[in-house]
Amino acid sequence: MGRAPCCDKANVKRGPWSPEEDAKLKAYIDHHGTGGNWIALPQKIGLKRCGKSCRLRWLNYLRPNIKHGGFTEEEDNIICSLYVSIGSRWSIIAAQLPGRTDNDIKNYWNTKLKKKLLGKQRKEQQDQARRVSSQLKQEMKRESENFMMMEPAGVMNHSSLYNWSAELPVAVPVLGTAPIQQGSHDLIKDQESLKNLLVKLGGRFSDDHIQSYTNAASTNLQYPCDISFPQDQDHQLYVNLLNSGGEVVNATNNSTGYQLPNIYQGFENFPNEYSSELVGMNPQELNGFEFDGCYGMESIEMVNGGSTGTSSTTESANWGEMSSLVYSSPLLSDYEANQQAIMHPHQDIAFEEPRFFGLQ
DNA sequence: AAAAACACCAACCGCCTTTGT
DNA sequence: CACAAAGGCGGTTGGTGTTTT
Repeated sequence: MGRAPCCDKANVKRGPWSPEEDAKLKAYIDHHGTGGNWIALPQKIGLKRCGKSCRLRWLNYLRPNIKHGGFTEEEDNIICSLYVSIGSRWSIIAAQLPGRTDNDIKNYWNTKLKKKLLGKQRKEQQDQARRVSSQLKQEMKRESENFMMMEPAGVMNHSSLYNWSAELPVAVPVLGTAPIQQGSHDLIKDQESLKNLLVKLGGRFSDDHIQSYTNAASTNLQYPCDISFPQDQDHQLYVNLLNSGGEVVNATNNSTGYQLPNIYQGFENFPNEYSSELVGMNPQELNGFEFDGCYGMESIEMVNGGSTGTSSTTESANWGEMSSLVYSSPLLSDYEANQQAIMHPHQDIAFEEPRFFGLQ
């Protein structure tokens, strides 16, 4: 059985608002305010509209100081940065952009910004692939030269490396078992820059908000911008996240009692195809968040405790439409794993089967 | 010139949360 | 505490204008 409708659908007008209706609504609210009851409002002023529809019309169009269109570069950046950190919480994002409505921002993101970023991202990925390919060739050439001077015993190992595309196991190294190498510091540095941006936008990241940090995590935080990071531990938390393969999501850190707040969930959900564009991160720095499409909603539910069924779960699942979801180990791609094997042939790289949450 | 495809955005829908009783 | 009503939010739809074929 469904929920009772908020109004009599048969007797309300739907579709675009006429200038007369706009004028009526605006005049009334200008004089009397909304009266705290949107449902009753249309009857008071003789509008055959649903109360919710009136509210939406007012908030998205008639309200004073509303801006439409013409998003600036700075606004683009703010939207992107916040999207990275908190996902599609349009109302929160809109709160950071005076005069913009959540609906406007949502539409702008879905119709323009997303495509704009996708386009740039693809171009950068192509560029990067070209660069890596060229590096690889050089490296192979060097290895080949070394090989010519090596003892016969070395032949097998090295030849298998040369044929990495065919012979290396199709498994992925897990950063958690290998030392965090190049990129990790930069990653953390970029987290710093994101924090700075959020501070600029009104978030708090000072040392004296440890309590709010804990509270936020334990009360299903609604406004992640307010999350604070105890400065001496935020980097460690970040490293923990990298090391844990995402399993620290909502998991209590035994030594501190902290929980990872939702702001990190933003990163786990992070659509990686935008990574290079957002908050100045480049793709390599975000490799730790790469993810295979097979980790879907189930894994999220598992990570979240498996019983939430909350909007965040739904939302995260929808992100999957655009990109891979980031809920498992920070994995290197096969290609990158092979790259590491080639670059560091004498270093142990831990290969491990991908971890599936809730799928096995 | 016409049809098809695409882009945009206002408005709707349904779900979850908050508030009042 | 339980329930209902209203508010709020995010995803989606559908109409309209624009561009491409």
